[in-house]
Amino acid sequence: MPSPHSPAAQPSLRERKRERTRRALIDVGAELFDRQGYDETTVAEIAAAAEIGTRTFFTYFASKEDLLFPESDARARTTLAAIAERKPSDGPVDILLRALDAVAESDTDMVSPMAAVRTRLFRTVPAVRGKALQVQMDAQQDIARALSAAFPESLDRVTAAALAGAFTGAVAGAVMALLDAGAEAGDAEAHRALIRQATEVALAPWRR
Amino acid sequence: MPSPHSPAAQPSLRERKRERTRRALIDVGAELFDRQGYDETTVAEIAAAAEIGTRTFFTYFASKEDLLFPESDARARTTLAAIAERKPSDGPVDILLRALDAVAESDTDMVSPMAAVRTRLFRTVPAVRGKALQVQMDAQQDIARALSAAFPESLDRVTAAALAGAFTGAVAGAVMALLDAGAEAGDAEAHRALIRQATEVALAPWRR
DNA sequence: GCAGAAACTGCATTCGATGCAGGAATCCTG
DNA sequence: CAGGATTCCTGCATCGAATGCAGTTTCTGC
Repeated sequence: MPSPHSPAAQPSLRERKRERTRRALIDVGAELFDRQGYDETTVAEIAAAAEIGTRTFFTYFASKEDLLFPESDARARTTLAAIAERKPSDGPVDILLRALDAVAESDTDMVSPMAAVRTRLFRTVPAVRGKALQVQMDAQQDIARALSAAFPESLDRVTAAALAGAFTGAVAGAVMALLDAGAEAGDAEAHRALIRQATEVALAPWRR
Repeated sequence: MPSPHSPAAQPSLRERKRERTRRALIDVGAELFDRQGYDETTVAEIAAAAEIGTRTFFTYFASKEDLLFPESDARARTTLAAIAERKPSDGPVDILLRALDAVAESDTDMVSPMAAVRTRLFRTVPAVRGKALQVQMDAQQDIARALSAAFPESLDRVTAAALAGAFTGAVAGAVMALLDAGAEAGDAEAHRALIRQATEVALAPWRR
């Protein structure tokens, strides 16, 4: 308990507590999914392990799947930032490729204990794959809107959506191919290069 | 399985009957989803309307969502056919363009009464979106594999996957944007027009 | 027709998810 | 530091999707 004199207005007790249980749920969930598998782990188990009632789990996460994506908008935010910071000479494709590098680097995502588990489950559990693709689709729509706003005269809404779809589709395809080829977390740097190059090739026609 | 000499060695009674109930399930499902919405329609209702037991539904479709995609592999088959029938002068891009045009034009997939309903539900029902994205991803992987096999020295697996992902992602993004812009997918005709328009916009950069 | 295979069905059960209502913890104001 | 208002936690009941099981019905090949 911090002293009452601390100058920085910190989040209330309530908020801190809530944040703590939220983290506990994520950690305990990752642990259980990893040990027993996704389908073999019930929400009741996770809740019990985090010492809350089963019913309460759903006030933290809307569904069991949502527990797998605690920071679902991180990628989209990074991409939107890349759009915001564009140089005048950059075309849409330049921005997207820069965003791809940024996402790969600032992988705030990978520090989450859930991220590694998620990657493994993605290949084998349909529900996880479905949710991941939905998260991606949501991000894609945000990106499309921002792109269209950034290039009003060259990218109408539909074209921007097509470009955003081509981009995320290309990246997703490349990642899937790597995973499928039995790529382990081994050489992340080489994978990054491969993805980057494949995406560049796939999007080449969009550079006008 | 039919013997080579019988003129129209027809499927057995059993198979015909089964096919009939299968169609009934699809038709009745499309009807109910359309009238009441997806979440508001229970499997029990659909089964009752098709005059089978609730339990039996699951011997026809593995899940409620699967009812929405009765010919999920049609797209992939069309594309694979385009790869098989390629002319020597065709590059990967030519093949993909031809294939997606074929899909957009007339496809067993598009005549299904379920197709228009599905496209409408795609926007609003997360479960439908998730399943649709998975189906697309599966098709994409098949296509990437075939493409890479057809151009062994110029297309590695990852690049082929990125290319396939870019094409399908672009079309999917365009469809989404058109729907958001108020495009209707009411009947089969409107639906086909929608797909055609999306394909046109999304694939423009690769043409010419 | 008949024996065997395949399909249909109801029943019970599991799990995810939601509405509801009582009670507990926290917050805010005087 | 009270005391009421607000928010949160929880158990209970309920619904729907999905699966295993076992008994019956329907079809097939001979």
